[in-house]
Amino acid sequence: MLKIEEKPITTADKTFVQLRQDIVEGLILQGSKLNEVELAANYEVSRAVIREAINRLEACHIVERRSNVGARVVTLSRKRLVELYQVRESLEGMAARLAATNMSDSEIAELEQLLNTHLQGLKDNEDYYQEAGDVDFHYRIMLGSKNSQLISVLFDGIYHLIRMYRVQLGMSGPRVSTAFDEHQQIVKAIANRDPELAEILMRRHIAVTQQSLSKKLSSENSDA
Amino acid sequence: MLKIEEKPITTADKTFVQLRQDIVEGLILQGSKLNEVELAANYEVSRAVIREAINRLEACHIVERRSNVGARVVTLSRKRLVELYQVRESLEGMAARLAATNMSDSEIAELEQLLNTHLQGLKDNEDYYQEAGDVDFHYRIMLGSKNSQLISVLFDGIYHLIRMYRVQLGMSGPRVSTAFDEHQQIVKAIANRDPELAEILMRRHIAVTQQSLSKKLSSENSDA
DNA sequence: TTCTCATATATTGTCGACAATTAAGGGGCT
DNA sequence: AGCCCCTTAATTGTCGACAATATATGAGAA
Repeated sequence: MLKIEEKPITTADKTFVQLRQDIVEGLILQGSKLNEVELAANYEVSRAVIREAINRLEACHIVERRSNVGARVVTLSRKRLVELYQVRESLEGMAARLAATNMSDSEIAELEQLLNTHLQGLKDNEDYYQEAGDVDFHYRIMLGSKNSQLISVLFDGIYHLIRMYRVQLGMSGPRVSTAFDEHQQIVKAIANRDPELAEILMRRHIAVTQQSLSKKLSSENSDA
Repeated sequence: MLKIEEKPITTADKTFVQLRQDIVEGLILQGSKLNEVELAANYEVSRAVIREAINRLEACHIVERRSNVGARVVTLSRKRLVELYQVRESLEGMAARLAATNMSDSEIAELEQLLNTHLQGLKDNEDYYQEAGDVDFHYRIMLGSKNSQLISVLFDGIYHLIRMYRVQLGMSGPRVSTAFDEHQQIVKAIANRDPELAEILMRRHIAVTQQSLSKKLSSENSDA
C-alpha cells in the first residue's frame, strides 16, 4: 500500500491514485461496474495495471469484487455510512488518546496555530474550512498518535471512503462552526495531556458528524 | 479481499491463503525477502498470481513492499506489537460495544454455551483453549457487532497479523485461565445489554493480553 | 407465451515474454 | 588501499495473448 509521504512511483501507483480520485469525486458513479478493458483503454495502461489498482481499491473498501464476475464501486448507503463512522469513531478516538500522550509541545503549538488560521478562514469562507481545514485537523491528530499501524489502517484503509461521503454528500451549513468548536475542545484536551478526555471528545465529535451526514441520506437506502 | 465466509475460488485466492498461512506459522521466516520468481516456482503458479497474493498480504500489513525493490515479511518487534494491539483494542472494544446491542438473545446463549465448552477444555488441555478457544471467542464478538465494515477491517485487515504474533510467540501459561475469566465478564456485560461496560472490559482484556505478549519479546527489538 | 437448454459473446483469470529499474561486481584512478 | 564509475546480472514492472468462467442470446418444446 502507498505510504503517507511517498509519492506514487510506478504507473500502477499513479493509476491507483487517479482512479481512486475519480471515484471519490464522483467522476465514476457509485455502484457502477469497473470494466477492466474499458478502464485500461481510458487510462491508457495495460489491464494488469488496472487490475492492481482495483485490487488496492478493494483493500480500502471503495470497490467490491466478486470472483470471475468483476468489481463495482460501492454504493453510499446510510447503513454503510453508520458502520463506517463507527469504525472511524473507534480509531480516531484512539488516535486522539495517543496524540495527547505522544505529540510534542511544539506540535501541539502548531496545531493550535492551525486552528487560529481556520478561525480566520471560517469567517471568510466556510466552504474552505470544511474542505481543507477539517481534513487537515483530523490528519494531524492521526499523525500525532505516532502509531504507524493506526495511521496506516486509517489513512490507507478507510479515509478515502470517508472522503467519498463528504465530497458526494457535500458538507456545509451550520454544522461547520460547531465542528470548529469541537476541534478546539479536542486540542485543549490534548494540550492538557488528558488522553481520556481527548478520546471522549473525539468520539463524540465524530458521532455528531455522522448524524449530520446521515440526514443528507434518504432513509430509503438504509437497507441497501 | 476475501470475505469471511466465501471460500477461495481462484488460484490467486488459494495462493494468497496458502502464502499467508506459511508466513503466519513461521514456515517463511519474518524479515525474509519474497522473491517473486522463486515463490512462483515453489507454489507452482505464475508470477502474476504471486504478485497479487503479495499485494493482498501488504494490504493486511503482513509484508512491506518498496517500489522496484521488493517485498519483505514484517519483523515482529515490540514496537509493532504495541501499535497493533492499540488498534486492536480500539476496534474490538467497539465490536464488544456493538455486540451488546446487536447480538440476538439466542446468539448470546450460544456464546455462553461456548464458554462452558471452553471451561471443560480448559481443565483438560490449556493449549487447546488458547489456540482455538480464544480465537473463536473474539471471532464471535466480532461477528456479533453486525458491522460488516468493522468485521472486514478486523478480519481482513489485522487479524492474521495478530495471529502471527500469537503463533510465533506461543501463548500458554497462567495467563490462559485469567483470560477465560475476562471472557466470561465480557459475555456477562453483553448479556446484560451494557455496551459501555462490554467495551471497557474488552479493551482492558486486550491491553492485558498485549502486556503478556510483550514480555515474551526482548526489548532489544523495541526500536526496530 | 414461457420455460429450459444449448450456443455464442463478453469479461475475468492466468500465463510467459519483454522493458525498466535496482543491486552487484570489476576495473581503473587517486 | 580506498573510492568512484561503468558494466553486468538479477529482480521487479508492464504488456499482450490465451484459457476459464460467467453472462447474454436464441431456438425449441411444453
